[in-house]
Amino acid sequence: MATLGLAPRLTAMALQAGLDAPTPIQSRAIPVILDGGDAEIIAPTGAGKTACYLLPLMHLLLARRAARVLVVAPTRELARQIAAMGRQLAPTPELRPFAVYGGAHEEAEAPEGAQDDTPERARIIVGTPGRLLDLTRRDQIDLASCRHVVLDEGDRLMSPEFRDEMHDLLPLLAPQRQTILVSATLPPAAREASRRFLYKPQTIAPETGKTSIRQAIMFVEAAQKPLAAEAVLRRHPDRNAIVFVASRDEAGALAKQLRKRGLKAAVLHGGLTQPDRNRAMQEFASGRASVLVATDLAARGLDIEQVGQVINMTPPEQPETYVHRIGRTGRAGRVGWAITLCAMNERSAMRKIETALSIKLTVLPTEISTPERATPRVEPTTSLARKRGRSEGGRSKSPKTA
DNA sequence: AAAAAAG
Repeated sequence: MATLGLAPRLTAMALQAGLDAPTPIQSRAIPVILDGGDAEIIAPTGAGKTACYLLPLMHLLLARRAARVLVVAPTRELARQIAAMGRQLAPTPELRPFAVYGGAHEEAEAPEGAQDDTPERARIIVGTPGRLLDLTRRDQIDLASCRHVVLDEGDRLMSPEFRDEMHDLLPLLAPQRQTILVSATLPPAAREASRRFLYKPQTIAPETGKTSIRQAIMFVEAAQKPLAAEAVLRRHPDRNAIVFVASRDEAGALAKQLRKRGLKAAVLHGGLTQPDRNRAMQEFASGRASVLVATDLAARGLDIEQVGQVINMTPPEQPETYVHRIGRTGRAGRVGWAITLCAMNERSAMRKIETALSIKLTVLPTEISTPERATPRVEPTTSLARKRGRSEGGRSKSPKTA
């Protein structure tokens, strides 16, 4: 960290926060950001992207007393997390980030650690698009002095759902500014959409080393998936898990079912009030809940250290979504596990993912918790190294193709 | 198709 050109007080803060040796992306990106030009930073999940832009931008803010930084994120949870890391790294109080996101009115009391500073004093603002625009329109925040902007999960922010808001938001910033796009994925359409916001960006995309995420699929028909998820969870009680579902309703229903069978499950989706969302995050991060049942709200960016495994109840349609979901485990080089439950009619989505990622997933034998008792049935094998096709269908009835 | 994001 000390050789990258950062102010000594920043490397000291980094060290204090447990960041000593820089990750490859940090070594590559920090000097480029310090240089002041636009950048496109593409690095795997859990590789330390947040610090890789926060540290050099803080350095630039120390050198230029009038400038400010805006970090945009696609979810409230991610905005909170980035702001929290910013607080850890800030060498002076005025560099402590101010978090801006919706749902704050739902707070029963002042949210811990969030929105606890004044936007006038803060020189780093971290927020979600809607709330940033809202505050701007009500003159409660002035983005014109933001000479640096980070589009975290930039491909997501460039997607059609955020397009209008981003097109309204970005022109409000200083016209002469540094724009940094960050993500683990940048499909061509998103890169194209980002073009008008980036001026001759330098692309920083280090060779992706071997992933520390062990991936597998299990063929299970839809009706048996909850019991299969339970079996996977019980087989590794030491691994806290995020279980991804396709809808808010499914999240609630699955969490309820798992709880009924004795598992400590919290639920997280965008239909909950912000206090409930915060509570779910807190319960899971503290370990009071060992399972987090979530929609794709939780797919991107969230860095919860003790996530040992990710379960996809259904293969996601977009390969990018798969990459981000499984990236909630195996952070910072730790080993993580990702298991996707796949019904016969979902095999094409699975193939699409395998093709996009140039991987061939290991097939696990189908395993179902017994419906009457919450006891796992454990296969005699412990190996993930089974050959594909060996146990397709498993002991479930052979599902018909749709 | 569903997810999130303003109130």
